Amino acid sequence: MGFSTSLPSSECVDYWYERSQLDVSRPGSLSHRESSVKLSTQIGPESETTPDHKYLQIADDLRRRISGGELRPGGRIPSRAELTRRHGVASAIVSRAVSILVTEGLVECRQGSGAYVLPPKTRLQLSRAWYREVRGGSPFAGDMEAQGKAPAWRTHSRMVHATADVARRLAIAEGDPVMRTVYVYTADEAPVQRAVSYEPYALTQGTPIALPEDGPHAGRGVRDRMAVIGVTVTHRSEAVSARGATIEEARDLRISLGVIVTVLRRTYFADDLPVETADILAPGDAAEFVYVLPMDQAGP
Amino acid sequence: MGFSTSLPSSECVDYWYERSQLDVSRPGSLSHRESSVKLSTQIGPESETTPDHKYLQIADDLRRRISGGELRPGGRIPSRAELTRRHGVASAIVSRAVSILVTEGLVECRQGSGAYVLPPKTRLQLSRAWYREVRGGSPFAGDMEAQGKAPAWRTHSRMVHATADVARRLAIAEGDPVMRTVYVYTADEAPVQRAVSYEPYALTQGTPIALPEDGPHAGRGVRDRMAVIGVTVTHRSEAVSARGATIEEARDLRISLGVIVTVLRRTYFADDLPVETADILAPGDAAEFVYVLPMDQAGP
DNA sequence: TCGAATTTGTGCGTATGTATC
DNA sequence: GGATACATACGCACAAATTCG
Repeated sequence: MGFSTSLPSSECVDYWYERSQLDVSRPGSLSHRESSVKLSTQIGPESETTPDHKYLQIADDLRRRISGGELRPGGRIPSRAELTRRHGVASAIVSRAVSILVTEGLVECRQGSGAYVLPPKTRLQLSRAWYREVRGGSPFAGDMEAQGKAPAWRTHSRMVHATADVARRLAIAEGDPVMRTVYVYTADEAPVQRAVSYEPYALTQGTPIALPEDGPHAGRGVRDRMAVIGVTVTHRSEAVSARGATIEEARDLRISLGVIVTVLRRTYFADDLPVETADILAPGDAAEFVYVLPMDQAGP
Repeated sequence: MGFSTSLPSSECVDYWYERSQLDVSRPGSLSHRESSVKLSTQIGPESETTPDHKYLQIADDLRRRISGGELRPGGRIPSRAELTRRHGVASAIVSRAVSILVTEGLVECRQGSGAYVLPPKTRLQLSRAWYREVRGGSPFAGDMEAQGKAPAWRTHSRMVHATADVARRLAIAEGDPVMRTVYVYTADEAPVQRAVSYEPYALTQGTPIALPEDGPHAGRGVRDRMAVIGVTVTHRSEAVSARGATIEEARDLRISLGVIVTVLRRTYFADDLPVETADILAPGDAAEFVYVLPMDQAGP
C-alpha cells in the first residue's frame, strides 16, 4: 500500500472496527469483521446510502460546490429561482436546503439581496491554559492584545441569594447570600465574552476582597484575591457545553436570541472547598476557549 | 452592610465598574467603531418590532406550555392536525414551529407516533483532565463506568487527502495523505460523542501504528501509540466552540439536523510538531467536557 | 394477522410581504 | 418605480412509520 503524494480512489481502503467493554479481554478483531457490514450503513463518511431526499441532495450539492471552490466566500450562491429551475423542485425545497447551510454556518442570507458564502471564520482565542493564572495582569487583556484587539470590560456586582444550582456548586445552602458579579468583555468594542461569577459571602464578608472589582485587589483574578485572605486556591474545574443564548446573554453579547453559545461552568477550589463559581460564555461562532495542556504530569 | 442570612431587597446595592485598555493607541480602532454601530442595528435583541410571525408564536406557545408543566416530559404535544385547527394556519407552519423546539432539544419527533416532550437531561461528563493521558486504558470507558454507563465505540479508518483546514492544523501541505479515523462512542447504546481524527501518513507510514484501531497498539491513545515509533508527545491543544450539527454528525449521534453540538478541536504536539489532530463533538445538551486543572504549575 | 386510522416527513405550486439594488 | 431576491404563508397530496382494533 505504498504511495507518496498521489492517492487514486482505486487505492482507497476502508477499515472498520467495533469495540465494547464486554469483549475487552480479547484484543482480537474476529467479531469486528462481522459487524462491519452493518456499520457501513451507519457511519460511513461518504456512505451516502440513500435518502434520495431532494432537499438534502441540494444541500449536499451546494456544500460540495462551496468546499470545492466553485462558490467562493463573499460570493452569492444561486438564487432560489435558479435553484428551483436547476433541480426541478418546488421553491420550499430549495429554501429548506439553503436553510441547512445557514444553520451549519456556511451561508448567510440577506433578504432582498441574496445568499452569500461566509468566509471561514477565525475565532477569537480565549485562553484557558493551565498556566494563565500564574502570570500577573488580566488573562483576557493578554489574549486580546496578542490578537491585535483592544480589550475592555465592565462589571456589575450585587448581593443575591444562591439559587439551587449555585448552592450546589458552591456547597452551600440554597438561599445563602452570595456576591454575584457580571462581567462583559469586549474586543474592539464588540462584546465577545460574558461571565457571571458567584462567591460565598460568608467567605469574603468584611474582607478587602468582598467586592471583586473594587479596592486594591480589583481585577486580579480569583487566585490572587483569595490569597489576600489566606485562602489558597489549589485547582479549578471547567465544564464546557453549549446551548442557545438567553435574553440577558443575547443583550449583553449583542447577538440574537437563541444564537448558539459555548458555555463554560468554572469552579475554583481550595482543597475540595469551592470558593468561587462562574458561568462563562461566548458566541459559538465568534470565539473559542483554548486549552493547552502538558502531557508529562503525574496524576493525582 | 452587614447581614448574615437574610437579604431584604431594600439592602441590595449595585456596584458598577468599567475598565478598558484603550489608552494603548492603536490604528484601525476607528473603523471598528463604525462597524459596531452597524452591528447594533442588525442584531438588537429586542429592538425588533414584533414581526408577529405565526410559526414563532406557535413555537412560543408550545414552549410556554412545556415549561409551565401543561405538557409534561414523556408526553406528547398536540398533533400537527390539532395545532393547525387550533391556530388556524397551514400545516407547514406548525411543522416549522415544532422543528424549532426540536433543534432546541425540547421535543423529539417520532414518525407515525407523535412529538414527545423530552425529559430535562443531566449531562454526561466527558473528562478532559490534564492527567487523563497518564493512565492506561480508555479515558472514555473510565468516564462512562464511573457514571454507571456501558461504554462502547466503533471506528472507521480511511486514507484521504488533507483539506486546507487539516493541512494547516497538521503543518503539512494541502492534499497530503492523512489517515482519517471516525470514532463514534456510545453509552448504554446511545451515541454521546463523535470524533474525527487525522494523522499525517508520512509520519506513520510503514509502522505498526499506521492504522489507529488495528494491531497490538489499537485503542491505546495517541500518546502511547506515538511512543511506539519514538515520537514523544509533549502537549496538546484543545479549542472548544459550538455550532449546529451537520448531516453526518447528526446521523452518527442520532440527533436532529442543526441541533447544538459542542465542538472540541484537539491537536497533539511533539515539541511544536503536530502529530495528530481531531474534531471531537458531543450534543450540547447531553454531554459536557470537563477540565480539572491544577493551579500550582509554572508557566512556560 | 391484517387493515384502517393516525401522525410525521416530504414535496408541489402559488401567493403575498418586504428588503435590496 | 421596477426588477430581483428572500421570508412567510396557504392548501393540498402522498409516502412512511406507528398504533390499535
